Amino acid sequence: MGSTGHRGNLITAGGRAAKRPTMLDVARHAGVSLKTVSRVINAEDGVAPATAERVRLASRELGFRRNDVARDLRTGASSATVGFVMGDVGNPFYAAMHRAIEQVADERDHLVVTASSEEDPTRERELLLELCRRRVDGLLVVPTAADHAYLSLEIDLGTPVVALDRALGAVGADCVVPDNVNAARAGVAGLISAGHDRIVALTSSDFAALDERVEGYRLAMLEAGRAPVVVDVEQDPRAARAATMDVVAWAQPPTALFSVNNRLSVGVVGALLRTQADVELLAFDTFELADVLPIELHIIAHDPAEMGRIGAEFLFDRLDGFEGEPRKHVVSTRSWSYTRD
Amino acid sequence: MGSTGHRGNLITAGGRAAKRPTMLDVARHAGVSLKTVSRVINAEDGVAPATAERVRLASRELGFRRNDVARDLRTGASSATVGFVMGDVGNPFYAAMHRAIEQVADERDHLVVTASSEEDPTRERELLLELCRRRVDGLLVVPTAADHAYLSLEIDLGTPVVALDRALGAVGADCVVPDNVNAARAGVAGLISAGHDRIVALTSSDFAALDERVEGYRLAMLEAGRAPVVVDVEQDPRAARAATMDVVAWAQPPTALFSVNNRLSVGVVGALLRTQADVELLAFDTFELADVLPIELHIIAHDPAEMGRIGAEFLFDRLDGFEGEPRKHVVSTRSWSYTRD
DNA sequence: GTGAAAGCGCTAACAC
DNA sequence: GTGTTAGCGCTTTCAC
Repeated sequence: MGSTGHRGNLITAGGRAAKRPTMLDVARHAGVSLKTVSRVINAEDGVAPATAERVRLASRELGFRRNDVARDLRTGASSATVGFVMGDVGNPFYAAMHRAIEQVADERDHLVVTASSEEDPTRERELLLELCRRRVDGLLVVPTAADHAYLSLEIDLGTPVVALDRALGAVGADCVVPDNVNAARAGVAGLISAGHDRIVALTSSDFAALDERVEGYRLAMLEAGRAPVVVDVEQDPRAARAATMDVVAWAQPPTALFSVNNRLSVGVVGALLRTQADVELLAFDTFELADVLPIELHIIAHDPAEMGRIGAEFLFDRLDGFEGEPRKHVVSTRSWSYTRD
Repeated sequence: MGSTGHRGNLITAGGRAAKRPTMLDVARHAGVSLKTVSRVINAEDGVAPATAERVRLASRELGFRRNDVARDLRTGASSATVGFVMGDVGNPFYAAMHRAIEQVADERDHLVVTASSEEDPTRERELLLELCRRRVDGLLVVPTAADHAYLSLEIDLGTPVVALDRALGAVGADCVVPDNVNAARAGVAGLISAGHDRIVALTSSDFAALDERVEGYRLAMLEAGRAPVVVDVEQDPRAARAATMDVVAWAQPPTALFSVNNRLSVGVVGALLRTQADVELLAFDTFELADVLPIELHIIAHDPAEMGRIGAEFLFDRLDGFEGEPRKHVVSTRSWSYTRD
């Protein structure tokens, strides 16, 4: 034990570094005071060129890297990070959101630290609070929990919070949300006026956003004097696929399916392509390859990137000192169709 | 200006919080010393129950949240974060990797801070160095730059680095990479022995991983006495789609296409579905809906999640004190086919 | 030009 | 049981 570490690259030492050198180490190495090192590292002037050069050399020799954590503590500067908590980074929908957030954050020289809540309210809460203890400047969250009262405190304490994709109840947070009810309602109404008799909705209940979409479906059906039929499954492509297989095999199969989000849609598409069933699909959210599938496909989409971007902008407005009432932005949904050609 | 802020929830104040309270604030509020507060907050014992209760009350009233940044500085504890720099978080391939990293990090109570290099070596370097200044415990990177010599220093300074998807040149970093050359070679050889005459490769050159896959293609073709034909496009689905449109319209169109990654494959699929061309596709990497498309599809896949998981485990091994020579893990590739029915 | 001392918010090592 | 002092790595203030 001792010198078996990967070969050192430091000029000073042959072995591995015990700890990162501090300004004091550099100062001693250069034979100057701590403060002089600080001046050189931060490019302040008032240091003789020769001294500065000596310091730079020492810094390079020791491999000095300023500790920005300590710096921020002393200056009272922010950590220049924002937290982003959503359901699952692995989901392309959230990944797109993440990307947009990152772009806005990057313009303001902020890094983003992400965490997946796995749709678990307890976990969500812990993550959010941990991010506060780490003193992120602000929080972006795709809320899972029903009760976010604990966030009010953090907001009052100076950590702004922006909710994405869903609002945050009574908490005074900005939010950016799609108009789920109306978008779904209009989409379904469109199917009905195109002559569809039987339209079945596929959802995972207990997710507020999805419930709203189902509500839009219900409204459209009732307005047209039709009976809503809702199939409830796990929020998982495989479950959606199995359910779709079932549904298309009914004695009176639907003429169209309404799938409330992209995870479910992927499963539905799988089933439809396999069974060759003559069923059209109305899908909330897009997914890869939607444009090239050989099925009648109607899409209602709200852009996760747009939500991320606007949400991040809301957040930075607060960080810039904006103190108005909580704002709510409803992102536009677009809808379009792909026909079998 | 003044009291227009969102309604305060603090018991103490009516307006907005100027700054987050410190332990000293709590101490004064409770009429005890700083250290007593520290004991209570950290659940150390040796505090009279009554005193502890007073402190807890004061803490709650002021909305105290321990500043873990300051705490870590004092204790010398790590920041309990790891950095992850890849091409683009919005790309599902990286998102899957991110997810796996997050899971491993979470088991070790670490958060992950992500940043997209946008395949720009300069940006990549800046991000990596910034993460070091912020004192992340370790770095995971999908390398873009050719020269990462600067990372040797960080590694020697105690910040381990693990490269994902590509190795890191002369830098003494662990890495986990797919066996690009052999996997591609075997895939193409399979096509040849299945009777394919003309196989064209579609790639974006100058990405090392992709070049290796093309190299595998070349080898397989040459071994079979066939002339390699490589089409080089921007790494973008649209570009791939346009190129594919072109290729299938050749006087002697290929009988199969080899697409070297998922971004390109998505474009190729778009073109193939539209043109109804009778061309099989060999694709490196999977993509959503691959399993249900009505085309002859052969997949060579290395799992981004597996790479992320193993990479993160490598990283935590180092953080746990492992000091062996840099390790290289070659992830297995699997291959399978989907036929038209 | 340069440096000594104090302090950011917290904890470690002692005292009382 | 509780408080005091020092100090993590840095910047700020002010003296020389």
